[in-house]
Amino acid sequence: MYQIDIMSRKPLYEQLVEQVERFVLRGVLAAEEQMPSVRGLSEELSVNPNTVQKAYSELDRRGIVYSVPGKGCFISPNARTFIGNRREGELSRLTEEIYDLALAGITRERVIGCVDEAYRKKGENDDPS
Amino acid sequence: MYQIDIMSRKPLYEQLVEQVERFVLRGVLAAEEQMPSVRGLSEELSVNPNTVQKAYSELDRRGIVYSVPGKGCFISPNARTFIGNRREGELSRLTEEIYDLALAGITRERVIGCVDEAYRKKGENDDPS
Amino acid sequence: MYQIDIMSRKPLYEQLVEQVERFVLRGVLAAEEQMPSVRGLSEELSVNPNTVQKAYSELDRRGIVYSVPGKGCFISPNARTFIGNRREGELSRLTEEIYDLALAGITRERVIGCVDEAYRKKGENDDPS
Amino acid sequence: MYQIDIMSRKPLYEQLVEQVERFVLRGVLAAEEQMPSVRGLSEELSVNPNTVQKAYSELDRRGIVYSVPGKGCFISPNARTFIGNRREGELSRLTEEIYDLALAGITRERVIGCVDEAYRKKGENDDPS
DNA sequence: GTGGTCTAGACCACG
DNA sequence: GTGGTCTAGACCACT
Repeated sequence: MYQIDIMSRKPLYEQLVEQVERFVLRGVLAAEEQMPSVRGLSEELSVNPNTVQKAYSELDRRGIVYSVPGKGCFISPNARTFIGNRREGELSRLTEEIYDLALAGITRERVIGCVDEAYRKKGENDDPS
Repeated sequence: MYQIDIMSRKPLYEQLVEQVERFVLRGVLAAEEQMPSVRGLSEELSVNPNTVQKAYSELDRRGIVYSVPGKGCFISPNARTFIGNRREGELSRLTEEIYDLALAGITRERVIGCVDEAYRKKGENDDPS
Repeated sequence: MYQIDIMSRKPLYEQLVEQVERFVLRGVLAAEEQMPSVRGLSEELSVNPNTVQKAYSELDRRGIVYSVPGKGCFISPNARTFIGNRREGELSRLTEEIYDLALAGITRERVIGCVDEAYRKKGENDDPS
Repeated sequence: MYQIDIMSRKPLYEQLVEQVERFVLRGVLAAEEQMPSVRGLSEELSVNPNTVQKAYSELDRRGIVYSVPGKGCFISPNARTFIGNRREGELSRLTEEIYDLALAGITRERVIGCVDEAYRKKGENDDPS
């Protein structure tokens, strides 16, 4: 289920964090669901257990999961909310990015095309939650 | 004119590269214009000459500037083209980003708002080139 | 195994890059094989770590190796392909070079001799890959 | 007649030297012919007079031209011979280059194709000398 | 331990 | 004066 790309420049633990966030947003991971164990996931991904641990710690810090010592790591009930808030703050960054594309000669129509494609894709996978 | 943020996680030389690309796109830097010297810019920014050098090398590699040893570093005639091509490839990445925002509950209207703001900003600074 | 000539006009890091490319072509370095560490190789060659780093960066840029921060530097699965493509583009340069030799009075037979010697040498080291 | 490429990595004076050698080989420059003055050529090429001077010095060192103080710079009677000798020594380097191409998967046929093209081009421009 | 970045300062060839 | 390379040694994030 989880997968990482060791060729990527992005840190492995960061890839894992983003992947978990996506799974939550897409409903693959539900509230209170138990995450795989650090050891188990580290073997599945062939990465160092420390790397998985670091990802879980970061997710904990963001309020997306909570760890119960001796029991495991679980998706927080407010996970979606926290991810949403975090994304909110990225809108200004998005504006800057699009501004750059505009200056590079990319037409407004093409950017809108990207927006439509993204929301179309979302519409397909939509389910009541 | 140039400025960098030493607190940023982003490498200094990378910040410089992006800044030059922006200046070219915005028409601040014209084709064949001479860039500041490696040593000069390094003093202006209070960074090591090697850092500026690294940025210039990368810009050279991307075809945005050309360096003439003993003379200086100049904006390439095709600079805008190369930056444009590079940006083209980023559209699919943009789609993915917007998809994430969509999943995070950001409405299509708000994203379109970002697009409009970006192109409005571009419209203001527009000049025939 | 690796060796460089500090007296050569050619930059040290460039010598290293070419040497690695040769080793890949000759099958000395296989896909997914781990390269020596930056520090290790710098000691072996008695050069500065930065110099080795620069060579590895260039090889990474060319797609011949991929660097995983914290793990090491590995030969890319497509290394041979990338080197091949790069070499393809050099055929026109080769023609110009031979043209010069022709004008300098070198007979066609002697040039063909070089070609034969090169392919003979290759035939000796040939192994299925 | 002369022209240089400031975008090239190759030093300007070296480009000039090679160009003169080629002109001699191709019969454009004949023995005892007078070369353009340093000042004149430097203006024609929009380069520093020092650069032209350096090229002439190198050509002198190689025995391809000889300078007569107060009169000018002339093509040496043995120019072709000296260039030829110099080219002789490059055959082993050529072999190595072709060996690399062979390892990169370039077929012998394609290399021979380059050789044929070079000698065909020479045949066209051939004149008794 | 790894790769990546940065500083400080040197030397070289070129113009 | 310029860009390009190199050394010496430091710090960081990641595994």
